[in-house]
Amino acid sequence: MVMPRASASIRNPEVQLPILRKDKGNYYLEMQVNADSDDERELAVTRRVSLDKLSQAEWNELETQYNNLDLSICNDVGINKALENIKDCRIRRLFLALLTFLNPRQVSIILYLYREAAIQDNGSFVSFRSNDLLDSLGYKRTKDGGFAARVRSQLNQDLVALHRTELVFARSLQKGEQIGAKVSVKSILRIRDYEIDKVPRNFDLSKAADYTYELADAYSVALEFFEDASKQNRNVLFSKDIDFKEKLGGNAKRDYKTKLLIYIASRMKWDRLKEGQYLLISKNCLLKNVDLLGSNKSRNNKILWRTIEQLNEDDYIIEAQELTAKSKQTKIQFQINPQKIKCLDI
DNA sequence: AGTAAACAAGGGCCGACAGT
DNA sequence: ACTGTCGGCCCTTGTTTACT
Repeated sequence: MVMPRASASIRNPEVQLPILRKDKGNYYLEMQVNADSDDERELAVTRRVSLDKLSQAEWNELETQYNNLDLSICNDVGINKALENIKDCRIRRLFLALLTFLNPRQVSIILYLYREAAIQDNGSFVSFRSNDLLDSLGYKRTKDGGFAARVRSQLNQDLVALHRTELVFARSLQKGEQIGAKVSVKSILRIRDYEIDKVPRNFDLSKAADYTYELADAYSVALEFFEDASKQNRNVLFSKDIDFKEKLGGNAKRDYKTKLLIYIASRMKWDRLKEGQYLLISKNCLLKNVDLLGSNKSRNNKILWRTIEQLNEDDYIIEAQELTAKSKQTKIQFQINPQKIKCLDI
């Protein structure tokens, strides 16, 4: 339920640009995703990286770099271009990780880990080998049987981003007569340990993520949003044959299909969708959550339907149709295939 | 005026390769 | 195993043009 919000891109009007914040001696680099006033489902989420290990000098340096940044041009010239003036590799990677948080590759990694959790049956704890994950993501091996350093590096950066980016969000809580709020601070996952094969290199997790192209060979992680299906939880289950391969030669920057799938799953949970019921979502809501925010409306619409069609071909959606009520906003009605995704109703 | 297609430019990612 | 560079490929996107 948190993922669609936490992964909102910089084009989304509810997303604020990253800021540096000092809070009682703690330093944060953070990005706020505001709530949508029209829809109580859409909670506000702050994603942030704690920078508590920074010295005063490093903080000053970061502030200087930040003040020289013009992040508002990200949408015009691309995020990489907007950041290329930052000479310090670490600061550049920090901003990049925050700006592109939960990019398609990272979402694929999460889906892989949750599937592994189901297979390994060890609660929220998952162990995996880096190369297995890279295989599952569909990357090609090099001639000598390994993976390109670039790809390896990317994986460690993604894992560390999922590990050290905290998500802060509030949920209302019934406290007797009053309605209070419960604020959660969670990461998508926490890296508990990692292994290096053969000669123990001098490998440091965050240093590698910030400065080098290194990757550990095996990791153990705890999934912080994991909820045990055997306990009284309302889970949305995906079938195990879910495909999260990077598309060949495709643009890994955008992946409308996975975004739509994740959003539909989150709505199934919010709406407590029972088997046989229709899922009803307004079209504007879909367009926003799939990140179709371009200026050409008809094109956005076309891409949305193309994407729905793809999920239909993959059997996630049995049928979808547009409902246009007079003087009301257009909605799309989905019939979901319970063989592929279903909401456990406990 | 509103919508849909055609055009053109540019971004980001993978893979290959050479070098350390 | 890591670093750095380059080309190719596909996709997105603002803009322009055509259509109803």
